[in-house]
Amino acid sequence: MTVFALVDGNSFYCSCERVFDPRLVGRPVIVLSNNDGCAVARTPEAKALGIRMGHPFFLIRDLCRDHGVAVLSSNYTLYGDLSARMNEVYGLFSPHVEVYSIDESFLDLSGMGGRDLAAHARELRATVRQWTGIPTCVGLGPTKVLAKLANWLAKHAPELGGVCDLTDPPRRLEAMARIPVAEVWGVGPASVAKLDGIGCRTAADLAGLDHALARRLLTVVGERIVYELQGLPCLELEEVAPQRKGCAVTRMFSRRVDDLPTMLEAVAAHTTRLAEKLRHHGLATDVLTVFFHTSTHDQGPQHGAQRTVHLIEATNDTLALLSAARAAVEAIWREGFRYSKAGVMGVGLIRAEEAQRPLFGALDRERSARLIGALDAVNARWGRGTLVPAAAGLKRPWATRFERRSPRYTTRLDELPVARARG
DNA sequence: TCTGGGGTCCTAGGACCC
DNA sequence: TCTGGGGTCCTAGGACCC
Repeated sequence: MTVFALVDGNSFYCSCERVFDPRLVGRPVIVLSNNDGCAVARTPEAKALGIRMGHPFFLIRDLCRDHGVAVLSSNYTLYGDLSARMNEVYGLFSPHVEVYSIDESFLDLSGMGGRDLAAHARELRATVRQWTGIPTCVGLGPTKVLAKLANWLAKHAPELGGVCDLTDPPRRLEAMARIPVAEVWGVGPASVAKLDGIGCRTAADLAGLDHALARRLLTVVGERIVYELQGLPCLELEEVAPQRKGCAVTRMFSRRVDDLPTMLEAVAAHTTRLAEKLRHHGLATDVLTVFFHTSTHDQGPQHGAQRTVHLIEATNDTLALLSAARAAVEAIWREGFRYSKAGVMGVGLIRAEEAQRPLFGALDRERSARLIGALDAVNARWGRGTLVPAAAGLKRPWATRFERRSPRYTTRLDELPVARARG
């Protein structure tokens, strides 16, 4: 029988912070999104104070102060590194691992030959905890959707000790009757509303839904979920991530932007970063979309603009992408608005070495390779942002805030934790 | 009165995920 | 004053083709 395990880190970003700062243990902790905008990770102590996922920080600033909540900016460098270490541990417990997100992985535990899978999962948990310091939960099920559901139960029923096994059908049905349908993986608010209309409220209700009705109501995606809930796998383990189709860099400004030079600078900075990401993945794009818009939270006139430009050949050359992005911004710029966000996206990505040459007007690839190679080498040696195109600006008053970021303990020599011994 | 059939490709928008 | 970022997949509709 097929058995999937879903392992994820509890309050993952907060747990990462606690690994390196034990003073945070036992205290409510939250980690904020980019720009210190809203809470994206909360420990149970913080949830108990009523802090929700996505809660805007300026609305809970006083609450956090009054209750001694530790508030941190997100430190993706640190979280990414700990995530990689956790996945190395998973590899010791299954030869087949799919890294699903920064804090979740699916493991294929099929064919473990009569081993006690729950015991195996408990051992995995204990090992991850000991070797990385991160607490996890594990859900076991015959399909991915059921493994996710088991993981949800493992999180919400403390008596299970962090491991929930839903491979046994009778036990599964009984448990599913107590789980709200909104907790099923792939069922979002719009689907919940539709399902509620036909009296479908629990995971068990959804598992019993007629396939044709599920398809009509929720498209093939919903029909697949019904099969998966019934224990019939439709989703496979994806050990090798398929080539990504798009790549984007989008940011809220730390303050509103209302003049063209600043917008040009910000978009240039995003484009520079996009080019770095493309090169890191060995990808190139010949379609670039640039957008910026005002905030619906603001009073005053609203406006959003977007322009897609086609390049003569697919590339990840910073300068080529910069000139395309600049032209796009100038073409769609409109005065008189206070813009809150801008972004650049490449779509329809291809592998850089497979980019076709155009008949006319081709880029000088050799020259580009030498220049960009030198750029990347400097930034690899001295840190990202050491050498930037002038168009991307130096002072960057619009740039994202990270006012409460913890040190990048595991990836920056100059930010290593310091231990002092008295003697 | 009556106006074919069957494709492909692209785009925009919706929904969902972490 | 202050409300995240980056993905995936599906569908519908229009343009275009023979």
